[in-house]
Amino acid sequence: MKTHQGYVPGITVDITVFTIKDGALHVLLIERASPPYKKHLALPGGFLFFHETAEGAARRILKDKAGVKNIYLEQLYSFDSVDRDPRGRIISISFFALVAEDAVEVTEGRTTESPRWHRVSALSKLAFDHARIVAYAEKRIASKLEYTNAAYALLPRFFSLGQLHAMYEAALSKKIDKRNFIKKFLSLKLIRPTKKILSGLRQRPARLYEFVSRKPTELKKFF
Amino acid sequence: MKTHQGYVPGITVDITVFTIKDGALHVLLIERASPPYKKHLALPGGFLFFHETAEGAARRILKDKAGVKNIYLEQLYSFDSVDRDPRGRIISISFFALVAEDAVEVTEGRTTESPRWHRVSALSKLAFDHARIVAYAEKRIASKLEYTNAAYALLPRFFSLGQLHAMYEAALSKKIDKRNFIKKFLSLKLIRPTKKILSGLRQRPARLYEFVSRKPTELKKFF
DNA sequence: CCAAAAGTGTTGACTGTACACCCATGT
DNA sequence: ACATGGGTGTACAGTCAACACTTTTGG
Repeated sequence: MKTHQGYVPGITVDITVFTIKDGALHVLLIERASPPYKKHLALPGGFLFFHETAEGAARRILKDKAGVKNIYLEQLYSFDSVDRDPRGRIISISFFALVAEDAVEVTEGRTTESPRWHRVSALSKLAFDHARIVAYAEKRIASKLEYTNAAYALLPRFFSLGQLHAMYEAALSKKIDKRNFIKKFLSLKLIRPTKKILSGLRQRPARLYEFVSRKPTELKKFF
Repeated sequence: MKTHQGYVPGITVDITVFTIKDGALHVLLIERASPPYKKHLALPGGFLFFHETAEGAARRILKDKAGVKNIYLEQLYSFDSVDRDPRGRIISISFFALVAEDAVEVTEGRTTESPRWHRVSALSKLAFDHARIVAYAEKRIASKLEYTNAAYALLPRFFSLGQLHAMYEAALSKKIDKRNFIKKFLSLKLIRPTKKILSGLRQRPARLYEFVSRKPTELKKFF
């Protein structure tokens, strides 16, 4: 096989990164500094190098733009409408990612193109077909939380059952009965109690739990 | 946007077409006439034109190579290992398809490259990373049959409950209790009885059913 | 003592699963 | 008459859903 340099033409990678912040689902967006769609909000993304996979490119882009660590990342869908990019025929291999809020270095400085969190329920117009991509990713988050242990990526290493519960309510945008939820979740054996106790708040201290495994794992059935 | 002619470089489309035949899951494969992987079995596929979407290319290829009609088709995954194709950096946008056996014109003539059905449980080595693609598609068939009405694509327009049951057992490769299966399936209201009766066999005649809708539909829960 | 979240069980409804026999027809 | 798949019901077990009060701490 021949060796190449530079970028693969005609293919980009775009990543929809979700987190839970202030009790609501947020997505990471940049503001485009150059045309097309200058000043529009867009998903972080870019072209891929000849020597890297699409997932590799996604991880590189997230690391460079946002210093992300401990991310849950998987391929989402390839968007390929003929006219989705005014520059020509460009196909986007999109990715779906979950992170804890504090795993992203959101530089609040005025660097344009620096990523920031945006509430999914109140997005302005996005560049390209990125609104469609985000909508597609939103559909996936529920199934990931319901059929896998992906929740570990949205939470700190140690967390209380209350945090876990609040996170599910925010991500699925619905009320969930706390007793039933905790009963069900504990029966799955995905998490275990630790000896840590979170105190210092003006309330009863909470026992902290951790995920038994912080690797992607599929379940038969969840809840 | 500029107009282009010819093929998009660096991207192919490959389709995993499944059917149920002789009580077992089969996949449609061609024998490659030219290198690389000459004489190996491979998924039907090809490059896409500048003016068509990947799904459009998939439908065109299936129509040209196998005269397929009434197909259930959806994007599966994009395979992008750096070394998956000896000709260079070529990414495959793969598709997943379900058809009734008789919806494909399998020309039994000796034309090489003409598609034929192969039992999934006994595949020989495939070209490229097509074995991985087929394995990935196999994982999807169960969820499609369990969470959507995709079964319509694997059956003739009118079918007996016995055929439906046998088809599910073949596709999921497991025994399913017939009474429970039928009870559950009927409760979903996806199918309705017709006035047609299948007789002429040396057995009790069967009432024929049809799908209420033959468009892809998602269900909350299936079975 | 007050505010705030932690923590904890029971009951009734529903759903899934296991299981076996008679029926209608063609040969 | 027999071989073949068609067609049907019940009982038990397990899971889901609804529901509210007491506890522990910090201020």
